[in-house]
Amino acid sequence: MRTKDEEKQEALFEATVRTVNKVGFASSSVAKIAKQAGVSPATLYIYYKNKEDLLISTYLNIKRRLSEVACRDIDETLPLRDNFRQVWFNLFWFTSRHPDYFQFAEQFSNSPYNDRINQKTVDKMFAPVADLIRRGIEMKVIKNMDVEIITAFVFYPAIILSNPRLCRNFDMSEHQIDQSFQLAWDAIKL
Amino acid sequence: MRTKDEEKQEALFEATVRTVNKVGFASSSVAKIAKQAGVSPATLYIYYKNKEDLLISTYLNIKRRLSEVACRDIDETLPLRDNFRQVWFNLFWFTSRHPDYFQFAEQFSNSPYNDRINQKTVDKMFAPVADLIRRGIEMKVIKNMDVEIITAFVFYPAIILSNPRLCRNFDMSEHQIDQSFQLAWDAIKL
Amino acid sequence: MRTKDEEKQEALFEATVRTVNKVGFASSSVAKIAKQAGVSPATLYIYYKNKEDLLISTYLNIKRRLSEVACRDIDETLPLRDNFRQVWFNLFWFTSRHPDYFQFAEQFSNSPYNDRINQKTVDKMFAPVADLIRRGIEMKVIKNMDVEIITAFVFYPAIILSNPRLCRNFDMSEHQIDQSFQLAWDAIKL
Amino acid sequence: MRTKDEEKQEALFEATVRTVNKVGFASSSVAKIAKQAGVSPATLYIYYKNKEDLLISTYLNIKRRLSEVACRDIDETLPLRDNFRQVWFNLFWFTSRHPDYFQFAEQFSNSPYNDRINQKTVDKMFAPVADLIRRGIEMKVIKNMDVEIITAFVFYPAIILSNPRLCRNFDMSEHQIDQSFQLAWDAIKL
DNA sequence: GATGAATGAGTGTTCATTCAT
DNA sequence: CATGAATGAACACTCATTCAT
Repeated sequence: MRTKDEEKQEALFEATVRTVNKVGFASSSVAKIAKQAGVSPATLYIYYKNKEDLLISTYLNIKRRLSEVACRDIDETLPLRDNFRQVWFNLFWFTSRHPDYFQFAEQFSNSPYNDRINQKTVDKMFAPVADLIRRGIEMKVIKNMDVEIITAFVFYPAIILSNPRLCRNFDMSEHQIDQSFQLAWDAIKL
Repeated sequence: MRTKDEEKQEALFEATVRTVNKVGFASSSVAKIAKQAGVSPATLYIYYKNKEDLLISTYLNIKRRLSEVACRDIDETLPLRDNFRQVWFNLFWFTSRHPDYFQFAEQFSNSPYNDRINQKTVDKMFAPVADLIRRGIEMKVIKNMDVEIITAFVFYPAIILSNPRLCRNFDMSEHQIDQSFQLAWDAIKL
Repeated sequence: MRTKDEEKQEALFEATVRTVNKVGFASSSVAKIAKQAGVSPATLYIYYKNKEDLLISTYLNIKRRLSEVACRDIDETLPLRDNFRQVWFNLFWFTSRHPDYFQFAEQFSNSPYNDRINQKTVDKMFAPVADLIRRGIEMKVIKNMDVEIITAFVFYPAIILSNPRLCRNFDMSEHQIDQSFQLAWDAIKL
Repeated sequence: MRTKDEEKQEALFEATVRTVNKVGFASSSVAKIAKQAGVSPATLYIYYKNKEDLLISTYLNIKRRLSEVACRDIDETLPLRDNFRQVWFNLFWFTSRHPDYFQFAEQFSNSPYNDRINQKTVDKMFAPVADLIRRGIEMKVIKNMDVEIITAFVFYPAIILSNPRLCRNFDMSEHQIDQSFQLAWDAIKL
């Protein structure tokens, strides 16, 4: 009954994200999540050690999906700017389409649960992006600054602009998105 | 009768921020906050209608303080870049010194409570900054883009860079901060 | 400042009855009653020792008013039946006009507070009615039964019929009321 | 999984009645009732949606038991008076033996919870008694008056006389009970 | 593997009462 | 005399988690 297992695991993942988005981190009880997933609260404890485990797993799962999408179609043979553009758009579209994922991650990373995360695990997921930045610096295409600073100016804005909670009543046109990337690039290019 | 204690109000404000930072938004109970403030939970209800009122008031209080600091020393007689620089540094230093304020605001704005605040009230606080941006666009000093986009590229990074939780193990030197503002400016300048 | 005192005392009496009727015995807090009376909770404790004292006093006050009305116009020179009729109508009209008083008394007398009442005090208030019954028995006009039994068959029904909560959707016409007294009289007359 | 315990449901019913009788409707907290039933307060919420549900269910349960006993041994082949006598004695004995049930019902029906019960449901329980009255009127054996009036003069006194709180220090002999029914019958008979 | 029953500890909130003014 | 501030205890209810089936 391997199939059933994975179905339930996925159902629990989706239920966790959905519940947190619906009622907030504070009001997301195990009972509500289990109900949303269509299983008993007791069943949840077969798949996860406890609530913390559930939340952390959900967070890492989202981060993994985000990183997979972000790094998609990086092509070292193309000009560096094109690669940055690719990652930037990947991020923008993913967070646009999954505001629930983003909102969950945001609530999680501003909670004390975040301290339980092995930061290196997350960093490894985004290694291709860090490599991209490092390469850009070496090739003197972008400014020589810390990876975290570059990230703050290039990729964070993409996430913020795609978050309807932070940028309400605000629907970006294709052209605006293009322009926005130009700002990001202007910030870091040499 | 005893008079309402200004000190207690302030103590409750500080206790709310501190508690949310210590145990997270989700685990911040009225009891914990009251204990942190050194008053009875019942006393809290003399100063605030309920928990929601406490959290919203605390959030708006932080936003107000942040906006007051941010807009400090804006001087229309100076070049526009200097004014941007001033605001940028104001924000950076304020969030550096009050990472707890920032973290509270971040958790709040990613919670469902955020839907209960009047966005216009907050926008009004930051009107001088919006004016600055509008003036820059009119004077063709910065790119003609939506205020929210400009903000995302200039001021959000300042906040992120000063947040030790997001940028851990990372202490910015004076020079790095200066350079960071340069990135912000490069992003938006024409 | 004697006038003010009595005004407040009366206000507290009315507020107690009104509050109990509005939100029920269980939810009638000192704070709500004080607010309804337009005074501070602390003020209430100047006039009454504590909540129990307030409730008991209110109950006895109602009973006193009820007994005063009930015994009004008893006239020993008239035939006994006329006197019974008088008392019966007095009760019916009083409880009709003050369903709030009745409901308060009913809630009170079915609560453990009732054990704190000195029954003799109440009995004394209704002594004229008891006398009436005793006289009727002596004169062999009504059946020779215990005062409490007579009361249960004559006066209790009057109270019940006038209680809109027990007899809902039920508005008695003058004629029905007259007929009802006839039933009461038929029950006890010899 | 464990199965829902019939015993616990009954224990909660009894505990509710007993607690209300001991400390009064107003002071009957969920915690006290649960303790009396020997379960955790949390367990109570498995069997009842909330406190209101518990109290309403308990009330309807009592009303159902009362109606079942009241209507026992009604026999249409017997003279009407015998049937009235049967119901009257049924009520008297039931409320004599279960003064706690009666007192609960009385407190409940004078509380705001009473507005939440469907009166028709209760009326249906006592339909046989209403039928009896209607038949008596048709057969011109008893006076032609509203069912509620008849009830007030016949059955309410039975309940009141059996209530030790209202008729204290008062133990009715068999003969007195018989006589009392005679009063009830005299009130309504043609 | 899967479940709903069960619970001690906790939730936000209100209580009756006292106290300083 | 009169008050609103202050509170420990209690309120109804939900929590994360375990257990028997």
